[in-house]
Amino acid sequence: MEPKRPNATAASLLGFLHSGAKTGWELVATAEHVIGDFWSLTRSQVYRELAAMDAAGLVSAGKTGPRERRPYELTAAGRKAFREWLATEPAQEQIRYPLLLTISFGHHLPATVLAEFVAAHRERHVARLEVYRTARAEAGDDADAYAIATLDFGLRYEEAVLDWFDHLSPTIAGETDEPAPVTSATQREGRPPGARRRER
Amino acid sequence: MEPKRPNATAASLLGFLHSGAKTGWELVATAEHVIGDFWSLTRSQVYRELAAMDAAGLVSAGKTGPRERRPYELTAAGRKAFREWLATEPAQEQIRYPLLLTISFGHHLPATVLAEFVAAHRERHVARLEVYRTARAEAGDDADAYAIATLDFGLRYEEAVLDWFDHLSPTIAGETDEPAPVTSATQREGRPPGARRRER
DNA sequence: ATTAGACATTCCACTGTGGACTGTCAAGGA
DNA sequence: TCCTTGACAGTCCACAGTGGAATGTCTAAT
Repeated sequence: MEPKRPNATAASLLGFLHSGAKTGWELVATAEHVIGDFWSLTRSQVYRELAAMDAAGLVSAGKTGPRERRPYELTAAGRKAFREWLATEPAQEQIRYPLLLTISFGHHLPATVLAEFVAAHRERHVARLEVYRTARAEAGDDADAYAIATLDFGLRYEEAVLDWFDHLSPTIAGETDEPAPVTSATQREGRPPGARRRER
Repeated sequence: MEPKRPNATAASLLGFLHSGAKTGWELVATAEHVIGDFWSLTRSQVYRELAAMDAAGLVSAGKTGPRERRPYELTAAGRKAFREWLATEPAQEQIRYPLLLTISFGHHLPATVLAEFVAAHRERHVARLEVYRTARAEAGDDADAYAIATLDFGLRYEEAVLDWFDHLSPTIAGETDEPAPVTSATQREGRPPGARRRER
């Protein structure tokens, strides 16, 4: 039961527990806020890892409070495991971009539909860039250098993506005269809408 | 057994099967080559999805040839399922970047170790950018607009990441006088770490 | 004839995702 | 006061994705 190195997600939880005991719920909130922009994790996962780390002695569960609330605190072994994980070479990043998949197969799709997808995604990136810009402005330059660095990554990424959108060929982005329909009528489930009868 | 919409990975396989029957092995190779830069998939997954789609009637397995080689071909139902999938709004992209996790917890780590990690990752991105640039140059402008678009995404992404690396605070990137402590395996490629001023 | 290496599939353990379900407590309105 | 709403808190499950081990086959070169 001793060894078993934590995975990156579990290790992050150990990291957050350095500032005191936390419940699974709190850890989810913290993680979403602090590393959520580049490291996704879910409730299910957090509770699963906490249970596993409890069994492995890396954390220890306190007694359950109101609403089944159960705080976990770091053990000495947990602290050690965290340091060891942190000192191992981080893996390559992973990107999975469904829109690029759709574009890849774009010749099977009516140009207008593809253009709508592209426009919708572009809008989301516009919004996200805005969020990053204000966050960055609020952070100033005197904030934690580590936090600034990760924020800057998000900023540059969104700028690059937006730049990419703005240089897409008209074949994909659609003809540029029209502002592109933002409220997309494209369904999410079921068959293509009967209304749209264009061929490619 | 009829419905069951394919997931994005399965649907991609259907997409590749439009150009004729292929084995799992060939599909892995094709996928890695064509969409591998923004959509990861593994052997295990491909064989699993093929078996499931065979059971669902979206593909049909041919007879096994030499070396257990088993080709699958698209059925009419598979072609239909592919079109339906393609016409659904693609989901948001997902990014998981372990290096940013390490940076987030950077205050728990000796600065020199962090700087090494950063330098190693930077080198990998330098190499990848180079790969994209030559691929892009070879593709020219007369190639398939859809392929160009996905390639351009990779290109802009790598440029942005590299730019980010080159603007990291010295707290994280290490002191810049010395070309950064490169631990073996990180050299190769056009510019050795000494040339890190501004360029590009 | 042997062997190295590419080809080809299967199986497994673990990790990650997202939704459904259950229940608890606090605050505000009827 | 009671009742509803919504935030809080955790469990469970099916499916998707990752990576490695194991197994075997065929070709080409020694």
